[in-house]
Amino acid sequence: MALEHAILVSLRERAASGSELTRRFDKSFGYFWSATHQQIYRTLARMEADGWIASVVVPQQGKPDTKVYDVADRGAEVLAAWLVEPTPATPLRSDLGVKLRGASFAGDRDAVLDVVRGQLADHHARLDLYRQMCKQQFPEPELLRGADLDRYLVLRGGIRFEEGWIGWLTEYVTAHEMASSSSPLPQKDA
Amino acid sequence: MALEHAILVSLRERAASGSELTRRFDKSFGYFWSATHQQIYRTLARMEADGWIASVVVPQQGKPDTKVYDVADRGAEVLAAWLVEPTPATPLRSDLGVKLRGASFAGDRDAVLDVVRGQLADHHARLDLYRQMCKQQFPEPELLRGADLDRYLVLRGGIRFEEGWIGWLTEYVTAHEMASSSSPLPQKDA
DNA sequence: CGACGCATGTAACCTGTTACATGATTGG
DNA sequence: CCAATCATGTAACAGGTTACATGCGTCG
Repeated sequence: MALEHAILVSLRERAASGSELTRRFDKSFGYFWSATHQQIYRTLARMEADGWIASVVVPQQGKPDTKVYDVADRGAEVLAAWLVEPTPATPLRSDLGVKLRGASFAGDRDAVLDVVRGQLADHHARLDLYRQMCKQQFPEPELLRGADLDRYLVLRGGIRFEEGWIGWLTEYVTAHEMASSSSPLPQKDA
Repeated sequence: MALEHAILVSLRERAASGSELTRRFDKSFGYFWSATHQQIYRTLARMEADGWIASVVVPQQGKPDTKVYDVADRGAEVLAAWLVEPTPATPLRSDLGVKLRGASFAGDRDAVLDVVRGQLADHHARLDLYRQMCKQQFPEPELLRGADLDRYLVLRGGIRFEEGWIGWLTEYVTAHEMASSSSPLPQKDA
């Protein structure tokens, strides 16, 4: 499991409440790990019961109180040990991949291409966002060290993955456009 | 859910038994979808109960009988409808991303770099395998059409993702090597 | 006060993972 | 006949998803 460890990393960067963590997992952490607030609250409760983290109730201006969590010694140990464990490569799991492979079994192949074009638009939008964040938050990457360098490099990974998706899906769409316009296999199209 | 649909795609390519499907999900389907035999048998049973697929028991030479499944009309309809549904972009979820981001909270940063180098080796190995498969199975990609073109393009996606991982992890490792060798921020290293 | 938003949860369900179980068939 | 292998499962559990619930605080 890694949600617990992702939470530990985020809390070590800065103590936070459940809802603040939820926001983080929707933003920066989101390029490589996503989680809903229900997962987060459930996991926070277990982690506190296990003594990995500790909470303090903090009153807020204009909002209900929050429970702010911070990493306990036990949690820091657990995290440090986990970080140096070998990680098995995560197998990719993509709905879209299944659709690309199965496209010829849809009644209408063009409809599948539209699905692909929709995803292309999503990935373009996210790529633009990441690039903008990168420029704003890290104007001079060559000066970065330590945790800041890590945050930068992980954002770079998000950018690279979006570029990868766009490259792949573009290749898919153009290959099919070319295959349907020209027909060098006349015995099949007649 | 998509395991059912992945199975439908695979069965439409060719009818198969549970164990044959398991082998496929370990190989070609594996670049974008993985599944264990338990998942597959469980799902096959439900799909047959729902009338999406039908099975015939086939005796084999030198091995126990197998139950060979094929797609029923209902299954073909379900698949065709699913293929043209818009797909939400799958959020990435990577243990390694969490480790890269949290590397400064390990006692020993070099130990985390070793984890990254281990993954790099895995991705290099898989990239080599995919490239070899691509060359063998699709020597003349520009002639491909229909389902064969899809199989080729999905394999291309697998190759692109491996290249993406290698590019990212290499950037990560070299950036940290440079950051630790030179020290343009002397106030931090003294 | 009543509607709304925010922070924190609970509950039910589904998927995926891990470990174990059964019967059939060959090879020694 | 016994061990090994293959094909097909069962059972128990952990993690993720979806829908709903509660209590507090502000704003109108």
